[in-house]
Amino acid sequence: MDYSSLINTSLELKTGPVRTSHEASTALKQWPLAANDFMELEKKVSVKQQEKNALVEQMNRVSAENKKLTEVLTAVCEKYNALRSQVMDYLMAKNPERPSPGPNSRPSRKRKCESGNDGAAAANGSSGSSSTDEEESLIKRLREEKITAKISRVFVRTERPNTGLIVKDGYLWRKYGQKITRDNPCPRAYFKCSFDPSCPVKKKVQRSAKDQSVLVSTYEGEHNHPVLSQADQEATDPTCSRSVTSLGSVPHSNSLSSTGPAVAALDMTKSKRANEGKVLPGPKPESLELQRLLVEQMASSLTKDPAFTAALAAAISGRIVH
DNA sequence: CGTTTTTGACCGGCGC
DNA sequence: GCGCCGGTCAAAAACG
Repeated sequence: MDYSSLINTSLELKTGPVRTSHEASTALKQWPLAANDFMELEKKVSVKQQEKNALVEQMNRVSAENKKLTEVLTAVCEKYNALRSQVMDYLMAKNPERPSPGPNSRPSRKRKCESGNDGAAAANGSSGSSSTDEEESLIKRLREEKITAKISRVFVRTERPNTGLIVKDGYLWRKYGQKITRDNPCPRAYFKCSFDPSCPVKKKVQRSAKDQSVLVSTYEGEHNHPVLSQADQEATDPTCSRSVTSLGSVPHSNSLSSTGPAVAALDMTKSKRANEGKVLPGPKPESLELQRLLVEQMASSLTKDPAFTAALAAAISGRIVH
């Protein structure tokens, strides 16, 4: 990868034609004052060159590390998915009479899902818990996990607290409802994906009850089309690029978050030009899912790492200062 | 005039 | 069975 295209390391010092050493020495004899300047300049150039080399080297090292981590993460995810499907197959084979909910079946009533699926269901009432009961509850939990795996939650901090419930995530949404819920004085807005009428994805956006500058958007389902390009987003909403940068922390996300600008923004070692097409190439659903998972896990681990955030802050401030 | 947003009505599940 | 509540529908209004 050509990192010089990413960061302008050009020192813009060698602007004129190169002199021969003889010409230079003649010139030095003619203007002794200029000789000192030239020496000073030469010194500066060599120092800058060294800095540049060090930076490029560091960039290469970080990139290699990034690549290695991505590979490890991919391997772990693949193993986890394989294991989970094996467990599912095993349990299904043991209990073939139980009907499984279809892929399009919605989670049975959100109220139950949201109240937490943390094994409390496994411990519910039935006396004399046998091994079959345990398996049953495990199947239940696995099914719930499979369903809720398509639900993701994203937290977005907004700069202006009084703006509407708009979260720019790279997709086109049509609002179809708004409700005031019991546990939050702020209204909850309901959106459907309007980019493709057949797209099953829905989104709920509500301000956090604790911190009203934080928008909580909950996604249900997966898009069956690629994300809008930056140009398309700006065409539909000129403010979108700004809000992309305001994408805040992701304190909790129970599974796969949506792809989009956040994904593109994560791998900072990649060239921005990769996203400049009209529409991003639509990856296969499996790889898309894996990609989302990877991005989320990477983002989570990176944002939790104080060393990383400190280094990032230092790099950004250093870049601004220079 | 077509599209999007708003908003009250309606529906269905859940808990008592 | 009834009321509560979250989610959806659809007509009206607003907008470009």
